[in-house]
Amino acid sequence: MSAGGTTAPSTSARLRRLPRRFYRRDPRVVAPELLHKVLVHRRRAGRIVEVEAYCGGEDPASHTFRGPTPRNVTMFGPPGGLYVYFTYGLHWCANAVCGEEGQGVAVLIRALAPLRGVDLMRADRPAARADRDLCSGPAKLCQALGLDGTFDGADLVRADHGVTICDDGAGPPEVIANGLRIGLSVAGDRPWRWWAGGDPNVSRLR
DNA sequence: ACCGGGATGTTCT
DNA sequence: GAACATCCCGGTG
Repeated sequence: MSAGGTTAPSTSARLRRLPRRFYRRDPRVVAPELLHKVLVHRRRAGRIVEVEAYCGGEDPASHTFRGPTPRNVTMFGPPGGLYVYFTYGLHWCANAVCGEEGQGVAVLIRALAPLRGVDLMRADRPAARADRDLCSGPAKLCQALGLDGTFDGADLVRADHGVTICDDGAGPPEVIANGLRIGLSVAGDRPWRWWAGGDPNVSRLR
């Protein structure tokens, strides 16, 4: 198989942006459906192979659990927004806002299989030894795609700043795996992580 | 391969 | 002052 492993390669089918109604649902429904869709920033793109759902007021691990703050306003905004937050003093992570406006629910994008603009990804991620290291983590993929805090609040449906999520007709993964979320000190018991089974670009186990 | 620790600074208690 | 939806590097086996 190609360097993308079990991941479906880029197709010649036209890329179609996901409509607002796709996001306007429970993040636990949206998350697995986002697998094998394509996250695009201008010339760079990757196929989504790992996601996690964050569920607002019922989820102690969600940034919105305790209500609105200056940081999380985007997550309380309309579905289809891009919520980008800063963590551990150096890293950015990106989410697709879901549900209804005011709910504060979203899907964290945790890993991509690189599809386009790999030359630019390598330039922005000198630490990556192999291509599977380019986007195999939520902060890695933001670095690889050139996403940071200036993209917080961008509308994926309108492709603000050239950022959007598309369906390229690849279809869902052959195997959709499901398990516990990663890196949490609370609510680590909720099985709200999904990934493309067998894909080498999924973030490393811990 | 696996494991441990340091980097680095915003956010909220 | 502590926590943090992480990553990288250098140690050891």
